[in-house]
Amino acid sequence: MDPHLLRTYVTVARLASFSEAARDLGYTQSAVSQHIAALESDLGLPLLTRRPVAPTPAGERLLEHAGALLLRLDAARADLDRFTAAPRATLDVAASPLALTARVLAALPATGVTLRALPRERVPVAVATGEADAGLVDGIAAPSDPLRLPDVAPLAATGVAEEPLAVVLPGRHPLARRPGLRLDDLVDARWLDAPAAGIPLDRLRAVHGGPAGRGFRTALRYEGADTRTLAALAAAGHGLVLLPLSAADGAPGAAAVPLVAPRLVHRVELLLPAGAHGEPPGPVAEFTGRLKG
Amino acid sequence: MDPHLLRTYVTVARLASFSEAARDLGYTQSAVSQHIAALESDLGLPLLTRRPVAPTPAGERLLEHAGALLLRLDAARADLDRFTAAPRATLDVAASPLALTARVLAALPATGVTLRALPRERVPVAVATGEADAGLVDGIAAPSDPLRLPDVAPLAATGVAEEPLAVVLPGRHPLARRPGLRLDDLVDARWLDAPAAGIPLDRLRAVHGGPAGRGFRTALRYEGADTRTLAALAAAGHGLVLLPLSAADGAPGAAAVPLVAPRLVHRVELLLPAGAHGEPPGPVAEFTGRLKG
DNA sequence: ACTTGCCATCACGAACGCTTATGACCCTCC
DNA sequence: GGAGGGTCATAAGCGTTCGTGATGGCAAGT
Repeated sequence: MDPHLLRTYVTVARLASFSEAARDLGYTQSAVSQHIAALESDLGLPLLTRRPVAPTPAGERLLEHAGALLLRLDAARADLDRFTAAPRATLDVAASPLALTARVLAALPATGVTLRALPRERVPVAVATGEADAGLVDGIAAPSDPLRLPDVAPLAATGVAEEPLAVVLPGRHPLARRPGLRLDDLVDARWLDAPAAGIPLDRLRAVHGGPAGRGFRTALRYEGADTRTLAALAAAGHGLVLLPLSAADGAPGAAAVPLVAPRLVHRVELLLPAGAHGEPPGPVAEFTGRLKG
Repeated sequence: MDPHLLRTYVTVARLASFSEAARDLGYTQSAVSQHIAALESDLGLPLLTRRPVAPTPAGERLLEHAGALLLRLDAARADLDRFTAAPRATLDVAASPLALTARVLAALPATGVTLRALPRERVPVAVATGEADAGLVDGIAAPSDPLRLPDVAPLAATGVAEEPLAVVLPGRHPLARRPGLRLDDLVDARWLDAPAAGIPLDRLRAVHGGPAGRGFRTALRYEGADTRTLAALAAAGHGLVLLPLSAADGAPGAAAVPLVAPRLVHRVELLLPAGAHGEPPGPVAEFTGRLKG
């Protein structure tokens, strides 16, 4: 189970072709074929069907492991490289869209900043592999509870903001006048599914523990990342959305009603490579100092 | 960053000696020396000081990564091996001591069971690497919240029990007559530190979010795994302990008062290798079926 | 000063891993 | 139906790598 073999295995699986993988990796097709053969003989079972090239059930499992493994390997290398690398003059921040609160933006240095919007699950990866110097992730959790992040590598997480959640619904909706809403009031509602711009419904169910068996029924699915569009969709009656209160407010024709039960908050956390305490002054230290202080 | 090199690196670091590591791994001392040299030249920095042999700061970081990496590698191999392995006739269960509730014990098959008590953090490892067929971990969490487990590998966790927590204190303690205790009532108390037999105090602080800055002051530290001894220590006035209510009750001379705030429960989860759905009937299926059903 | 144990280095042989070349097979197109 | 282009598998050759064994430098103990 050499990482090289795993690397070629995942690219073969991704491209569904030995020859394409070979081109992609700068190997010969023959080498790729031998790599796969070596893996299969080592593990004692077939990992891929040929013609068409697709992972077997065992191969699917291996893909999961290999992905995590290679990620971790990259993270380790990036982490060790930080010991020798020259102090950076610029700041590279990876952030999930809803993590960019006003306070966060205000803390950014004036120059030399690259801000990269990524889906939530990619943010820890970007920080771990050194693609970003710092990360900002948002999510929902019980008040003052840390977020549940996949631990791809030892990362230090610090909470930087918490605010209430709000349900966005059309202004004329019967529930729009309520001062607060309970999730149980909304079991029969239709929801907008917006994994990028909004809060994914499955996260909510995971944190809430939810009414078992009864999932969230989704109406429209929105794949963009723009929160205002999402609020507008909710206002137009295409379904309900859950947003942090500040993002939910002020959409024309929409009402934002705070969620009062279950007791959950929208939380933003700062992610840094762990063990980078004694950092020399620089853009990263400037940013994190202003955020925490 | 070949896994072989990492393996020899961690054993060298563990044994603090090149030659001993060589003996341990079945290599020559020369080979070990070359392995370390290869790693250091690859990463571009020294990992070990010689004479005495000890990891440098960078080496310490690498140790963390390497441990996780090798673990994950073993987990992957064990996981893939499950596809080919013959169905097992016996059942190997790894469990943290407080996870063994009466209900769990009742669900164990009558014969062919090996039950291994391990510290909490080792249970997921044992399941992931295939040393155990199933695992049982306990911990504290908010009601119906899953435990926060280190994800060494894709494991499926199912809650099997939840019960209130109780503070164990001497029968003559001024607070012993109370019907319930708040953790805030006890900020000034002395605690027993019992990582194996009791609930580690740092976990409590992590879940509670706790009175920041003010840690738990510990009196005596108990390194054994016996809960009754622990309760006896508490009864003798050596400090307070937190235990699941059922384990706390019935100790002579001790009072067990339920913890009412923060709202936390003692939770036990069953851990299985993920993706092992379509298992053939056997001791494992028998056990898990009885536990869940 | 001599021995002892440690790690580093050198030189050599075996094994590994990649390439080139070729074969077997399956589609498509004429 | 047969030629052609595509796929992956297999065989042979060859350079590199990786292990061993031997030797050297160095520090600590006697």
